[in-house]
Amino acid sequence: MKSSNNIRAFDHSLPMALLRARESVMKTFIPHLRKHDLSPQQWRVLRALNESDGLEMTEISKSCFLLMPSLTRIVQNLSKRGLVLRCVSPKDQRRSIITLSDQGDKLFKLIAPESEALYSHITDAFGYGKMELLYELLDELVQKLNDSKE
Amino acid sequence: MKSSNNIRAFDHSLPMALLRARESVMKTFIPHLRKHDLSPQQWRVLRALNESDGLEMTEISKSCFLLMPSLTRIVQNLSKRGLVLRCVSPKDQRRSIITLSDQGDKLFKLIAPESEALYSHITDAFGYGKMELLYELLDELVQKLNDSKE
DNA sequence: TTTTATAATTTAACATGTTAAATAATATCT
DNA sequence: AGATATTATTTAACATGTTAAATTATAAAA
Repeated sequence: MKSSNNIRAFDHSLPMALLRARESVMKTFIPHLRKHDLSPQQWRVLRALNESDGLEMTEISKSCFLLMPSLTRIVQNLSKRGLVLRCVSPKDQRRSIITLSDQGDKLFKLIAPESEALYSHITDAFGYGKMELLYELLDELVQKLNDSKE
Repeated sequence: MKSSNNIRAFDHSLPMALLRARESVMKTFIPHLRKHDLSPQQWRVLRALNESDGLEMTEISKSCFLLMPSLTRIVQNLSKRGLVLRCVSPKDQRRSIITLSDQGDKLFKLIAPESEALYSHITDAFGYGKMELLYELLDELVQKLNDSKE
């Protein structure tokens, strides 16, 4: 019997299948980002900031799936390198507001097109329809798991 | 326009969708494993060892998707706790062979059924057919990405 | 055989993941 | 207003991820 019939064989555990897929995809992007000394997490933060004009730490944390302690270190690093700016929120001094600096914006605009090209390559290799189907399945899985928890 | 039509919106990046799905699934297992003071990675190693009678570090590394430095630390930890045994390979003294100890085997047999039950719960919530489809898509994605690299 | 190359594993160094505790500012309650 | 609770964020401590370098043993080549 082939392992494909045994959905629960060790090499078909769901977390590992998701991990494996993610690693494969990341392998495409990581060398590209490394050229600019960016980790995938740092790039996620820059992307999130690019789509807004100022985000609080908690907002970034949620949209980038980063826990606050990781995000604290990442933003400190990006700030030290002059890629982002942080200022205290005037309405609530506990909050800080993070924005892309001019330099960060320039770097984003440099990297984004190459990044898009790599993504298109993946979509082409896999097929657009399958890509959409995969997104739907993943979203539905998350939703069902969250539902079944309440 | 809904974001579901824009496959490339920030909140629909493929690595993040895979990460999000993985986190959701893991959230089911982690509290269960933590009761036995096991991390997901440690559990992966125990599962791999359970399916064989002795594996070399490199073999575990591949089957568990753990890099060697991480695996070194994990096996050291499991060994210290008496859950695994390691001995030098008689054929090649660079290699070591890891096996489940009696205690490790006992722990595995204790955890495995609960783990299976949790997994069944996920399969039920998501649907068996969709689960199989998801596995197929993930495998195909990995395969296509590896192909397009050679 | 003795040098050289290759292979398995560990160590080192640092970024990130993760949980709990600490800090500081705002909100709520009496 | 003053005590208490809540919220946003950071710090601490340790496990894991990740790349490069070090170590040790085997294999290959001279």
